Amino acid sequence: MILRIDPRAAEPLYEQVVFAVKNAVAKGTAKAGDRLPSVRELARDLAINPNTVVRAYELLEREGVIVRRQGAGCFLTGHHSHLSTHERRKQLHDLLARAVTEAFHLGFQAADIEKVMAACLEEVSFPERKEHS
Amino acid sequence: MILRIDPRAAEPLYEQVVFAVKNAVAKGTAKAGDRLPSVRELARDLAINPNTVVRAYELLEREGVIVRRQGAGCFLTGHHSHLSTHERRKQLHDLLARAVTEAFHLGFQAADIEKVMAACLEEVSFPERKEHS
Amino acid sequence: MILRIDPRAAEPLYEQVVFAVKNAVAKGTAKAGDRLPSVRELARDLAINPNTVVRAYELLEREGVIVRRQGAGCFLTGHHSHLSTHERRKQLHDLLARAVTEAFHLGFQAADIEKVMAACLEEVSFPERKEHS
Amino acid sequence: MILRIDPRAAEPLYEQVVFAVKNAVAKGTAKAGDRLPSVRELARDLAINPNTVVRAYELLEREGVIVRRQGAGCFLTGHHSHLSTHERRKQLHDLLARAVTEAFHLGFQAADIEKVMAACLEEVSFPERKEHS
DNA sequence: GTGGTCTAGACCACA
DNA sequence: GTGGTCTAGACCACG
Repeated sequence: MILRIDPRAAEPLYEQVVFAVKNAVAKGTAKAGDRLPSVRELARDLAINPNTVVRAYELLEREGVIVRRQGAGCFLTGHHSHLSTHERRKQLHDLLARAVTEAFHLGFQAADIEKVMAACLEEVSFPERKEHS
Repeated sequence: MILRIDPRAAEPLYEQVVFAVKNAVAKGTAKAGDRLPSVRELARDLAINPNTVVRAYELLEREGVIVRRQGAGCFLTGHHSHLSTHERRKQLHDLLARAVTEAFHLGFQAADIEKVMAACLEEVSFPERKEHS
Repeated sequence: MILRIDPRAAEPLYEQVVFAVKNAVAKGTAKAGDRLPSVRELARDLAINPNTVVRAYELLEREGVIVRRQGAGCFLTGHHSHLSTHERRKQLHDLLARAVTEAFHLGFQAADIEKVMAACLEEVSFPERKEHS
Repeated sequence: MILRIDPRAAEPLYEQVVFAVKNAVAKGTAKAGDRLPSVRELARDLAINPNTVVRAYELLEREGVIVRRQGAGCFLTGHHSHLSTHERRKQLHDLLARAVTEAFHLGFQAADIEKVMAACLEEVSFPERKEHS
């Protein structure tokens, strides 16, 4: 798994690492069971402080994206959020409502937004779902 | 204009104020030329420090959403981003790609996301656009 | 004399008025002896507070650009700064050094700056000077 | 990097700090990648409040002159303005036109201004540019 | 009355 | 150690 961060971005490094991992999963370039780089390895590769990686992994574990097995390393769980359906729907709405408001202030129309949104959805490999027929 | 913030949320107070204003504009409850509450007034209403409001207003001015006029007050400009088209498109894509990744990890499918997205778009009053025919 | 200000600009209104008058003199659209609009008249024309005009006129009088004659109005003196030669040279250098630094950060080269500078100098009607021959 | 401000000047302290940094870059005494003094350190050196330094650094970051990285410090980017070419040219003209008008009222002739301008341009280390030949 | 600047000092987040 | 956020309170500039 290759992760990239931008040390010059305003976003904290640990958040960038968290998102990079989540993104790799969503894009399908990493999947359940895959082992993440060790803390020291990733810190060296990204040229950042090991503590920053530790913090990112802690967050990922708390969200259920990875599990840390003592001595063996960190592994992707393939699980999704363990929150209640209600809470998940609320977060989804907040997430999208915020994105829409920001897009509005960037000067886009609903049609522009839907088009780009569709493109973004294409890039994600959603888990298969039982279909009728 | 009525603005609400949640002092217990992790998001900084000034960012909540910034978003609340942007949201009011997107929702159409406030429009170009409208005057915002004065710094002191809003600080009193939200029970936060005036300097926190000042900071939010500074950010909004920086983004071109409002203008601050000494002795007169703060006013909505009705402008959108002044960034280049290329930069705006990039930001839109980043914005939506991130939202999609987060939604993926919340356990939603593409169809769910598109449905909620459509609902969010409905709530925003986009400027009218010349149509052919 | 026609003066224009931009109420939406960040620069204080009274400074804009001061500069507009100075600019009219420099451009040659107003000359020594000309009478300025009355405070009330200008305030009405610019749609600003009369106190703001009063303040601008006070500043202009302090700098020696205008004289206020009780009951008659304000008149352009045609005089320049009454500061010492040394102080004037210092101010000129500061003025230009600052402009150059800002131009540098706008991404311009020395040649660009000199070219635009020459154009700006063309627009100003400097007083005639005794020439040799 | 040594920065100096004048606490008795009319110009706000934070603006003086902003200009001092820009000037150091223009003069070539500081270059891309250099780290600025920490907020606390500069505040102590200049005998001003740390918040005033924070404000100056925020402005510099907004203009793209520096990046601030939490826990790491503030660094010069070496970038110039990110505005559109058109906007940059407009700002350059305004900048110089204003300087010329002020110089006019200080009582200088075009020749004086050009001479001092040339001297100011000499003091700035413009980035090298590919020459033909 | 409005916003603009500055100080003083607290506590948190980050590397 | 760094920067980020927030509070409290002062005084000035502006309309």
